[in-house]
Amino acid sequence: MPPASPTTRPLKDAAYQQLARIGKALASPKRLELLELLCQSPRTVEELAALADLSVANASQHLQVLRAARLVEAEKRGLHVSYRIGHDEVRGFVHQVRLLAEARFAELREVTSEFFARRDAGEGVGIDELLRRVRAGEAVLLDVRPAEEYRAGHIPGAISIPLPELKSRLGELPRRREIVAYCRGPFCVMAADAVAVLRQRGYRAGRANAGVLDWQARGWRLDIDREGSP
Amino acid sequence: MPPASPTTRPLKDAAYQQLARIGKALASPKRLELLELLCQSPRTVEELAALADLSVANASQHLQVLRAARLVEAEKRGLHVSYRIGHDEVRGFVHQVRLLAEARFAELREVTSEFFARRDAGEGVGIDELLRRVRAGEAVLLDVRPAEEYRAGHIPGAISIPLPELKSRLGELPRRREIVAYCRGPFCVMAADAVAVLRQRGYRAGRANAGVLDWQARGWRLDIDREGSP
DNA sequence: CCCGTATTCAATTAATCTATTGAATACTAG
DNA sequence: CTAGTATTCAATAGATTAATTGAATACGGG
Repeated sequence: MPPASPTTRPLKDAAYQQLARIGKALASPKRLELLELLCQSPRTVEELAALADLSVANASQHLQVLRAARLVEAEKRGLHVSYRIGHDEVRGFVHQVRLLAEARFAELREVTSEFFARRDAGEGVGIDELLRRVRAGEAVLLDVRPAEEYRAGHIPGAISIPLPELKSRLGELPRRREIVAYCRGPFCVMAADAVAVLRQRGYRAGRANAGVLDWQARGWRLDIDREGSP
Repeated sequence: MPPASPTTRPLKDAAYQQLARIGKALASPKRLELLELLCQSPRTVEELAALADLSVANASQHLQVLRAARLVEAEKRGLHVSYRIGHDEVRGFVHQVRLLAEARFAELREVTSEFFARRDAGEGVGIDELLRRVRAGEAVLLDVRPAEEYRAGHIPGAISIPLPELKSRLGELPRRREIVAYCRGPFCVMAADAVAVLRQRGYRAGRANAGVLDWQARGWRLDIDREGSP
């Protein structure tokens, strides 16, 4: 049974081949990890390789695949090449891939909830509850990601103390109020680690199971620290 | 340089491997074509194979990949297996893949606009303009997709005349008013073919470069013909 | 102008994916 | 129960992709 219009096939083949470029870029776990990292802030190849546990050459190749799919862009700055997410629509798209996977794969929900249950922190605070508590003044919001990620975009009102510096900078946090820590997102453990540290020292602390992407996807603005100020 | 918390890696690897299931499912042009077809209406394997120009066995395998990624669902009905899109969130996601590709790939825009330019119909009417004209009573909306796709969901107010029947059913169309034809979407040629037929017989006709997915993505409702009525 | 560093390129191997073919299964009609 | 049909399974060959390694390129600092 031939298709209705035979001359249609070349168009469809060409068009869907273009669409598949996006799919192919998303087909590797490591590339998805790199993409989510780049949703937090621009990074050099070397940083990305370390963060995603890849060799530099391998990271470079993955990044070039992402760039060929126009999901990220590269810019040479002096000695380093800085990669960043291509456009905010890509950020939203990456977020939606995660949401879709969480909605449809019980395996994913199990893997993460079991991991966090085994550690300490149970479910974590959702993004809406987070907003409510901060608005109501019930909690202080703590951003434990690396400083450059905070600078590139953080939830308004959040304090920045990167996880490795937390123990030495406890003085900056209020003693009595509840602290809600957040990090890159649901697959990131930094907020849970921060909560463990804080509770051990007698703080009231909880973790958010959401990150800046969830915040942004609600249509809410992030605060950005303009670079270049000393 | 080891990552901050070594016990983090297994969680991340497992989580991103789950996300990559979605990417892998989208990595093949043929699977994307099948997905878009299933966004129009449920279909049997045989129908899908014919529509996407695949062998039945090959189509079956692709469909099983899509099912493993939970993007489509299968149901056995008598002699046939009927595949359908998994959930409306999947429909929205597929649409967004197309939008992202159109936004980012000049190649894709070129391929489609050149194809239609070479045929007749230029750019086509966008989804917003479409709504305006129909609302204003300036145009009659014509759905030229197969009847089962019309039944599964069509733009409210549209008349259904599948393309192969168009020549013999011209009497159902008004002589003087403008007719806007739509089909599956921007990679589908049926609306352009319909416009050619109509113009040749003296009708005023234009084509929409959008389909039911674009309509639905705006948050607007589709009309559904309940099945089972004789 | 040369050196050290960051990144990319090129080549290899192992692994995965696609399309094809023919057979097996599951169901309906008679 | 049998015959016929729709779908899936299994096996294969060809193509594509990922990770590894070592070399090449490009840039800034001295």
